[in-house]
Amino acid sequence: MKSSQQIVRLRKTLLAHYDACGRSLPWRIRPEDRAAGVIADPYKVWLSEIMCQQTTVSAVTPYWHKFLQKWPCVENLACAPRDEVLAAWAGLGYYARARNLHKCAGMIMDEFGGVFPNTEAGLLKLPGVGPYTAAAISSICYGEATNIVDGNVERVISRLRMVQALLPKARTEIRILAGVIADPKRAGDYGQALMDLGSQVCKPKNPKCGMCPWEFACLAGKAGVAEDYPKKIKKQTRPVRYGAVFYLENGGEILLRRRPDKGLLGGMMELPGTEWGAEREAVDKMLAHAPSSHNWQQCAKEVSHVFTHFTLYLNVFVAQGGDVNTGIWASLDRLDTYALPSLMRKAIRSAQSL
DNA sequence: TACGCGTGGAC
DNA sequence: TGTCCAAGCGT
Repeated sequence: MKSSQQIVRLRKTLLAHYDACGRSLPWRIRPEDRAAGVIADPYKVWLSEIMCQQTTVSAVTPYWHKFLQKWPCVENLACAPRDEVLAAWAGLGYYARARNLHKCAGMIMDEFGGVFPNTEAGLLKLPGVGPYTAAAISSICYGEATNIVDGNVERVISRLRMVQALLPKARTEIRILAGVIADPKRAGDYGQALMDLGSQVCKPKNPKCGMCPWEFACLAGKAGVAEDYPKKIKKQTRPVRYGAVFYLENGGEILLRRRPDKGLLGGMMELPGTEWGAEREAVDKMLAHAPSSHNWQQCAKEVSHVFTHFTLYLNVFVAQGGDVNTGIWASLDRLDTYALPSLMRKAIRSAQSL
């Protein structure tokens, strides 16, 4: 089969598959609504794309609804206090996304008159919006003929063409291969169809090659080695770190503090605690960092938490008392309004079960 | 280019 | 207390 003919067939079969069994997502305009004239709202699409970065649809969905209920348009979000946005994001992870989300909303209001840029190049200048997100928003909302490449697309294309180079070095090659096939006429549908194919059919493990619309062309599939692609550099083992936090309760309030704006969990709240180091410290050494000299009780079991690049074990110490002025006393009845990451919520639960 | 950056689910 | 992974971005 000639290459140009194959590309036509790849486009046709993928879009036919999408039209027949495209999945429904909360932020996706359904075909019947589109036929009735409904247009994708860039604010809603932007919000969904930022949340979906490295995050599963099932994790994103409740947050997406919550954000839209609290802040129905970009102006509402821009006017909200940043800490309120961080608190609403708490639990979703990768908190730089929330900081950039709020910053971006402010830019849209201050520099763009409340209207999102309508080109890939314009979107790319926004904080938190990279090559994937710019391509996705511009094609989905404005029909621009972009080349959407996310992790799903990388997997599908690397299998289709049996790309031998290892990720992440193979990115440039995969991007070029994907761009040749991308359909400029239905750019948004094509991109979403390809991502759906990756997430539902061409999965990392146990790909369903038998029901893939691209089975006729897939080199790795035909060779029976789809699961071996994409080739990747093997990851190093995750280091371990240890630390301690202090849960000080007084009159229905607990002592919190805010983390520095940059770096891990930047701008989020936390229980006061020690630095996190490579070695387990003795109890008296940990207690030297306590916010007070109360009679601390140690939880029997450490709280464990897995970050992207290390695993953390936290000792949790509990005490009662209010003679501390450095920090923020947070009401236990309204902890959900604080920007507490999952790690700290785990530690709080552990302290409360003591 | 390579690394830092969360979390929870599937296996 | 294992491994891998998810609609990536910023530095």
